[in-house]
Amino acid sequence: MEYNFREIEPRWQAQWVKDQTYKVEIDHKKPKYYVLDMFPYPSGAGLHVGHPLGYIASDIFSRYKRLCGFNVLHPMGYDAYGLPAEQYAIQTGQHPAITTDKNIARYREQLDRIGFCFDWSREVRTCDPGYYKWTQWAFAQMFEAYYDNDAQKAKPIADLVARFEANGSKGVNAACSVELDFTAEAWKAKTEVEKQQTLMNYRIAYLGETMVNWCPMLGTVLANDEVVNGVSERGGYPVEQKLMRQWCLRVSAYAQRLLDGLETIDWTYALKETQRNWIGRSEGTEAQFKVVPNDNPQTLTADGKPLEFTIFTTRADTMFGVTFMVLAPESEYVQMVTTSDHKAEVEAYLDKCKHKTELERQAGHEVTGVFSGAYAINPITGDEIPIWIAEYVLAGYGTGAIMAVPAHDSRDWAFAKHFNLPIIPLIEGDYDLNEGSFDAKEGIMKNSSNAELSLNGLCVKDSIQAMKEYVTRKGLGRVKVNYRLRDAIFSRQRYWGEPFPIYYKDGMPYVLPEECLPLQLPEVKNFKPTSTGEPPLGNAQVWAWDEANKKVVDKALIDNKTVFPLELCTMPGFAGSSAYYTRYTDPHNDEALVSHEANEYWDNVDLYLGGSEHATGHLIYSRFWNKFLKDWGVVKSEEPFKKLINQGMIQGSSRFALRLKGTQKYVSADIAAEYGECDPVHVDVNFVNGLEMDVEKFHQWTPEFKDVEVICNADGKFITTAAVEKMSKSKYNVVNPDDICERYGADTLRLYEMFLGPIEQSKPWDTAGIDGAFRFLKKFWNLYQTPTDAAPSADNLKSLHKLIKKVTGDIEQFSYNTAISAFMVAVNELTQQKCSSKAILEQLVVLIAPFAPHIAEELWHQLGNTTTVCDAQWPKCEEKYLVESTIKYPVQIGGKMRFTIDIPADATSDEVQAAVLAHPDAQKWIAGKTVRKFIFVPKKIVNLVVG
RNA sequence: GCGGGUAUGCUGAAAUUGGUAGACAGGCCAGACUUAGGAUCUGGUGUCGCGAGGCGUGUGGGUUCGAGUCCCACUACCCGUACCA
Repeated sequence: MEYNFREIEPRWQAQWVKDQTYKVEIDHKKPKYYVLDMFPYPSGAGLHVGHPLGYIASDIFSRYKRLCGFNVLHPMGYDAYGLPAEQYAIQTGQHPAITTDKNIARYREQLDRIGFCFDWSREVRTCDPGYYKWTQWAFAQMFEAYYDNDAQKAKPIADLVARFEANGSKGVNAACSVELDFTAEAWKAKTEVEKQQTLMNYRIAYLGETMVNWCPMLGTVLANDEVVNGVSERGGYPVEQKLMRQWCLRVSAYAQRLLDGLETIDWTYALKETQRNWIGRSEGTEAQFKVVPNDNPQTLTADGKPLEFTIFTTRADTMFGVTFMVLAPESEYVQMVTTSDHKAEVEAYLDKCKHKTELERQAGHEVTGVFSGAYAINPITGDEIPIWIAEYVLAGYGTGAIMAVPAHDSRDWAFAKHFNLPIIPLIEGDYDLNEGSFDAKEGIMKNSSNAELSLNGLCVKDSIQAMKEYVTRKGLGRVKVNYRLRDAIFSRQRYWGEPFPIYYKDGMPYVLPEECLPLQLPEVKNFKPTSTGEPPLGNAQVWAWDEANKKVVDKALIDNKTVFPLELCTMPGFAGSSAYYTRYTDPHNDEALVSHEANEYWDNVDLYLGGSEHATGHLIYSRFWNKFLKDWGVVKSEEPFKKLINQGMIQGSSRFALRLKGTQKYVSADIAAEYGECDPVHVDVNFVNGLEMDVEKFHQWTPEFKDVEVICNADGKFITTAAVEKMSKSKYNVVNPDDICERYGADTLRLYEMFLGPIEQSKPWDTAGIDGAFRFLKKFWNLYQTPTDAAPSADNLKSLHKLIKKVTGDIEQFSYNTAISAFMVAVNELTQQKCSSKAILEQLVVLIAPFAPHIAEELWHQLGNTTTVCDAQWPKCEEKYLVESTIKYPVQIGGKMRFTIDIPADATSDEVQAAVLAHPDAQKWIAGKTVRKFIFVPKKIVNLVVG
């Protein structure tokens, strides 16, 4: 019988569906194991061969774990909200839900052909109201929460209200936007709106007036991780800074926990390092600088004292070298210190900064700034130093103000040079301040003393410590930890996303009652912003909240007494993907995001597979979201993903036909030099075999190429050139998994993708190599054609158990490429041995089942089994079959391998030495020399040192 | 700048973690069977040399009986990040 994958694969796929082979339920008799793939955004282009790489890898591990007796959860779903469907809707009027459904259907069809063991009964879609009910719910919980820094935990906002009622802000150590100080009486005296405004300062989901990345072309704000190189990640449009009132999530409250959690999870060093940098913890000092009163009345406070502002520095040791101060253009202090005679100049500068796009800001790095006319007093030296305003100081980090130490900070140095400000060296050493600053955090201090403190002679590290103590003691400042991590901006001015369950009363947001969720996305006639510049939801007619009747009503009814306007923004892409892993564990629960029972059993993800591009987006947001849910008592684990593997990208291997410059003639690459200069033109890889192009198909490809002249080489072949590029439609290098399944079968596709190399590594796709995997499966199949009950030979057992050992170890390490080559070796050996023993074959088929499930299931049944191979038992390696009676030792003489010799495994060192020296080849190399040393490493090697 | 990663035949890669470099595949070459099909099977294939043998894992040093693997210095490429005080 021939290996007929075209018949076998669909038959078993249908059978698995019929038998619900991959459906899992809580089963307390078995240990759980949760394998998750990052769910895809269903794009219109469908899957190419790169997409399933991670899915195949996780599928193998899932099947392996199941064979080892685990109850394996392996779900799949869709990150279905997203910009492309909405952009398409704007262009064509096609509702994004329709596009999305169509794309999902296509994805599903493609995924189904590859034979994954997904439990589709647990599928989720982020755009499904039954799903986004819980995205909205989680947001509502965050709205009703604040972060208690002392407890390091989110708590109900009601607790905070109680504390305000009792003691005002005294004793409250909560994450907030601005430090507030008020008494219980002051709190009680506040109006409802004022109270709401105050609480907004503490809520984990809050409305904040913040600088955002505004993308005019997309008509929406973007998160930092959605802006790449100063332009939008989607579409590559310009992005500018704009102050807007936006929903934000107080991710920064969790900065320390996000950092600490990294120690407890099994992720790659590189990925953890990326997150550490993104969180950007830095320990430093905050210090107060007094402003010298000038003609700006705000330089004096209400009680007549000089205005002070706070700076943050990690180099407290350099305070003696501060020669000027710098404020960020957005700093509130700019208006408070600027003198009247500098006002015009300052205003002009601020205006210039404001209109710079993110791209211009990043590209330039030119030194710009303006003097405010004001001076501050260095608290350590008492010197008056000028206050400047410059865009190199960022409003969002630290306090938006710095003390400049030009001698030891390259940015301050560049600024000082440009504006001719003094530079005072503070560290001994061999450096030239005319050339640049000395930034290293090392060396011995000088020029650093006042009447009470001298750092001179101390090293940098000790000086920082000494200055911290001094500043704290003198009440000049405090030790402070700063994080680079910012709060996540959570509003998008778009249609295709989760609506916020929020309505506005007296301008303040209120959450819809929990029982009213989900708040369904309304229908709109137009997906563009409204004529008044409102987000697309402004086009919805039925979009107002009737508080009394608890329902969505026509916005014509808004009276701001019982009917109120609903929020017009929607949530960003990461909203729906932040807790999907936990929803899979209880996907149909209408009462809760996840039941305690389901969370207790399935817990968090044991193995997570996905691309490294999510390092600073999804993987931070989900960790944050999960920590919040843990504080809220919804889930039990602090971290969502225990182990994470980043699969590499499959790159495209593009092909180019060479076109003679300025003509429509195409010439084979090997003879192109004879014809003159050529331009490479992308041609579709699907009609190029290796480098040889099918000329006929080229002509048929598009009308453009129908009648062009093609010059072949002497053999009548047309040779193309090749290059590795990203796999994309525009480069005509996309290879579709359906085509591979059609030609070779899903098992071959799976095997080949894994055989290509280590999963984490990126590599170009080359269809040419797939024949090897296909041939292997045919050889594998042939082994099973005449199974017998014959007892296995020692060689059979050795080949099998060697394989069991290798494959088991390799799967545990996700080294699938080496596991597959071990299969190839074993099958070659067993074929050579003419092995037909069922005892061997039955175990062999279980071993390959995770990799090639269809052929395994077929052969498993052909061997007479009636239940699925998925529930077989993973074979155990018996060492007794592997023991060798003799070992082939390589013999090195003078450090070089000269020959091998067979020696009994139990030979003693002396016996080995005698045997080696007696060997004729040894004599050849030793002749005329003396053996100075004899090295024998049992089971490894023999080495003779001669001289 | 900073952080991370990679570098081995014509190609994808392997090397039990300090022990025969190139397993396993693809490609190519030769042959067999087929009366030319992108089928199957066998053998060969790092490089120089007729040969014995020499050389060979990005470069240069070092440690070791022995280095792709460890240490030091450097180069190239890829990814992330970007005035974070």
